[in-house]
Amino acid sequence: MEFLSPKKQFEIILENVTDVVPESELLSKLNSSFEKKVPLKIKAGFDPTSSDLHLGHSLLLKKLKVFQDLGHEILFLIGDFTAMIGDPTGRDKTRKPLSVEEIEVNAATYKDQMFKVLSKENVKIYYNSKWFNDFDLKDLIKLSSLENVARLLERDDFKKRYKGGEPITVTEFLYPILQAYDSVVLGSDIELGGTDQRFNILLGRQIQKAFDLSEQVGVFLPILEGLDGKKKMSKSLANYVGLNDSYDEIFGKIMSISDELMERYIELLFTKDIEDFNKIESPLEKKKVLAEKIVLEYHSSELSKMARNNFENKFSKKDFPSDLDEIEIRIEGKKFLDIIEQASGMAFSRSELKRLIKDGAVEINGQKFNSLEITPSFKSPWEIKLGKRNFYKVKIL
RNA sequence: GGGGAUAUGGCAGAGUGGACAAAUGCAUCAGACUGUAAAUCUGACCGCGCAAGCGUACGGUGGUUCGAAUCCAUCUAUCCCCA
Repeated sequence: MEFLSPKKQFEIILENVTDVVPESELLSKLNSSFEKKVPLKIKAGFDPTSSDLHLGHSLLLKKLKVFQDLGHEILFLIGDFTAMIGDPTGRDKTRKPLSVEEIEVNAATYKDQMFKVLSKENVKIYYNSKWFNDFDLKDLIKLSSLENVARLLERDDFKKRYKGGEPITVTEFLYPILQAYDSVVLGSDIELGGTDQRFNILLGRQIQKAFDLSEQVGVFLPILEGLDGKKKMSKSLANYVGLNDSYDEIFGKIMSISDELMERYIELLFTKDIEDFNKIESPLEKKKVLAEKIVLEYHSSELSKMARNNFENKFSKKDFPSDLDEIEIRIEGKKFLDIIEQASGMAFSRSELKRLIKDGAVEINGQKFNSLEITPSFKSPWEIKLGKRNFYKVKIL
């Protein structure tokens, strides 16, 4: 494996990174790796607290890919043990602990998703239950003596909770320490994480030092805002674009963000293409291109075109999606409400549907229809539009 | 170990015997407007019913009462204070 010059590597790594602590050490690590022809060990940890990786994680994955392309070794750490505690970072409340089963299910889905961004070479996957499962009390006590509570309490999230009288469990105090110990076991040279991981990652240095190991360099990436543009992207806030989302979903979700947020996404997700994006004048077109590019990354170019097409048909031309399955419904003796209920596949309660109908949110073959009682007499098939996003094609029997 | 406080709709948070399916804000959904959006305005926002209405619901259970989210008892959970 031919390495690029350390200086060049350094520059590439620094792109779109919020902070590197300490920078000088990064350079010296790159230097010695170059001289000895030994790849660096790059650690990134993921808590399997949800089954979906999303665009927020993709920032991290993309950066890992950069390291991978530079010839370094990726240590993909699945924190299946620590997930039982839950990372307290940024939390104003204690997390609910996950069951072992939930964690296993989530962890299993991570691999597929990570390889949507990473290539398979130079990646090692670790589960920290491997070493923590038979960690005994003595080990733990020894380990926890390496950090003190006063310092932990200085952390912003803990400080807030402490002052506000919110509970902080001892296990939460343990979390950063265990994460740091992962770095000891892995012997990582660099740990990658969001800026919110600063404390945890830097604690890794401290603990590694206590174990007489070389200290890892922290590389911090920006946090991606969720679709609402305010809070960070996360599954529990339901403001995320999942790497496993369908092409239509991804496209639709991206199109629904504000123009302002679009710029942010472009900046963070497509740093290299900013120039190209800026050539596009119409914000609408810009957003579509962004959506296409994201779909392309997780699906294919055909599907990204398809997604765009579907979207344009739905919203701009108000046509129907072409790939809709036709549902057959026998309408005699049925109220309109019943028909809609059946067409929508019971996805809404009858009250909800009634509201939608009353609100004038239902169109059949391009015409509004807002009577609950009457059975409409449109020609079959009916192309039913329910609200903004729901389309059904119904063959009338 | 002792004492105190709280528990309301997705969230936050009013209500403290009837007028409460429960103010208000946020979130969500729809309509208008538009460039997909955002902003704005309007409406909706437990279920069933065209509707009048009915059923469930204010942590759980049991009571008092013609009537309880509201009072009492008890259980559970959470928080605070003292030791």
